[in-house]
Amino acid sequence: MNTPRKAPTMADVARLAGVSPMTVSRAFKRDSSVSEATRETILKAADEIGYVFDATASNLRSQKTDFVAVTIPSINNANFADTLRGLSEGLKARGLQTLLGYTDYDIQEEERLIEQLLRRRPEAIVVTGGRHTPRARRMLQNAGIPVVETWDLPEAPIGHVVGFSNALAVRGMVDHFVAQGLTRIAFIGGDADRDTRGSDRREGFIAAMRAQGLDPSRLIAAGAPPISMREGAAAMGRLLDTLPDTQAVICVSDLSAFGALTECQRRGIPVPDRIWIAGFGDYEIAEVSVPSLTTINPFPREIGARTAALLLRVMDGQQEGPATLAIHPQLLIRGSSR
Amino acid sequence: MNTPRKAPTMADVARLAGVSPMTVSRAFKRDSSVSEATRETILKAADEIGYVFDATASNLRSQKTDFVAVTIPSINNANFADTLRGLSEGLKARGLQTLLGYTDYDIQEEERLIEQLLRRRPEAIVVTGGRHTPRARRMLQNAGIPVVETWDLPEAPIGHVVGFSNALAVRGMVDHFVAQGLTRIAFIGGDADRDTRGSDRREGFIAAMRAQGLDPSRLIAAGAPPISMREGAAAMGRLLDTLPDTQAVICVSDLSAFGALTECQRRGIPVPDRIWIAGFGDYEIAEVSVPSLTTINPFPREIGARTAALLLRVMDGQQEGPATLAIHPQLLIRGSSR
DNA sequence: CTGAAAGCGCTAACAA
DNA sequence: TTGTTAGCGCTTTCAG
Repeated sequence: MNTPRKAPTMADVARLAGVSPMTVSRAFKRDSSVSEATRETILKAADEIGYVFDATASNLRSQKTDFVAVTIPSINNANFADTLRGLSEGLKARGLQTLLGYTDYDIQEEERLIEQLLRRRPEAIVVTGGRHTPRARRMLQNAGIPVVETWDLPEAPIGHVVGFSNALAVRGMVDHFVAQGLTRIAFIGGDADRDTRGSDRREGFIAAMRAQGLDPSRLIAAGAPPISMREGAAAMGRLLDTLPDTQAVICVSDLSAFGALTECQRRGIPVPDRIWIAGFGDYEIAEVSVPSLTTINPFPREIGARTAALLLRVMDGQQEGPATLAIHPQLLIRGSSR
Repeated sequence: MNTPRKAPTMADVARLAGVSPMTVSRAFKRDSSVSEATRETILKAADEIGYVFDATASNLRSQKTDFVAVTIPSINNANFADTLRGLSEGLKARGLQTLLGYTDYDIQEEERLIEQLLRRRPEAIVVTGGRHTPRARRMLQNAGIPVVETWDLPEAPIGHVVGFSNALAVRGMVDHFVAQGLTRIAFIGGDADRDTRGSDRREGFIAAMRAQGLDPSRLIAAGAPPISMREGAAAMGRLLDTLPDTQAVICVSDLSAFGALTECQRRGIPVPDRIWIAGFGDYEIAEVSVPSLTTINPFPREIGARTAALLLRVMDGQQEGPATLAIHPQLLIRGSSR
């Protein structure tokens, strides 16, 4: 398992192939001008001595790392995972590798992470959300590389933006429920300051209810993010105990919405006959559960894909100035609300 | 957003602080011997000119990257995400950063990925599963760094192992069902060659049924991995159509098991009264769903945590020779099977 | 505790 | 198409 002797370098390959190190270097690039015969000899020689290209040296000399740094709140979340897939898929086509870190929904942790990531000299950085510590903002601004904020529409963007308004998305759901004649609507989640997107969604709920002239005070805290199915169930229990006349509940995510649904099932409360439930995110479970869950699809995969495409344009110099790409979340009315 | 002038280097910091670059270098290490006063001056100077430590140069000169490469089949899977969390948490304590890649459950893609990752000169590599292409095996063997295979107990390990036998875990479930008096037991999933763990689980099912003298032919294909809830539901539909007298079904994962459960709910087939359902993985949904799902907990988080601990021992030279750490999956009997 | 010299392995820049 | 020279920004090594 361990190779005792030193790893071979390009110089070793060059010697064996009877060429200069520079030619070996060229042979390992895609588009370089090396004769097919020479390239083959070189690659065979490299294979023979078990040469592995050393990116650390290449990075330093060329001042290019082919890294794109990415911070997401959690790896264990299908929405962010989808964004990451869309992003890394799009970047892979250009030989760019995502350098991932997760913040645990904590902007202090995000600050530490950004500092660590920037040391690796990424060629761009993609962060989730539009709220950061002052020092994190400063580091991003001074990094000298493209910055993209996602999953939000910040008022004062640092650079590029690919996202949507969490508040407005929830307003769409409230307005739909009100149009259906409901008035006693509750919201589960988004109580913790840490949960920036969750808080935005709750604020959006409150603003929308106020705009409709309705009571926005049916708010159930569900703890710090990530809010689990279990916490959704517990929150639903509290809602049913304290405000039993509630007609509909909007949950901060599909996971908590599903938990809420199961709590109703355990208590024998029919959904949607007695109460409507809505989630957020269009996770797979929202489509599969019985009943299926009304939700909002923020197109996580597209956020990633469009971010990748934007970055490629920026790196090609085809993008003048900072771009803000607005994603339009889609309301999906399903079995849990009709 | 873009810094036009070149990024400052240690030399710039040194000049401003009135010391040599070497002293700046020492000031940026934790344990280095620099007087507190000097260190403070240096860090202030660095902050002033917006200096960011350049890991690419450090990596090359010191021949250390503080990277640990990790391959997982998919980021969008709670089990692997948990392993990754346990792993990266454990490594972070020592300043090691995980360099992540995902294989899409494809060992060809894994081969490409391993090659890319090794170019970054990680100090160890952790792969999921024990089946690899011959070239991937060779690259891992010759990499000269610790290698850990996880989520499996390979017959011929490359280096270290932290995992369990997928086949034996499923056998435990089969034996439990048989002990409860069931004989007509089916298996959903694991048909595609690509799905190494899924195939192992199916083979384990077949072997266990044979050992019990029972018919192991109730096998429902569910497509290539990852097998979704939707595919689990479709497979359950086929099972109910073709083998309606089946008494219990073991699914390759909790996600497909939940899909199967919903299909029963849509058809009005009571679970567990008419048919038992079991999954694999102890995902959150298995505990929350109604009824809750009988499953097997393979302790994904522990796999990651123990892998991290093992790697730290190896790097400290406290581990002689390759280790195999066996994880013992736990049978969880829940509402879907009683 | 601090500094000077050298070089990690590759590639930009220039030359042939 | 191929080669030569120099140097990316840090840290090892050795010296004080």
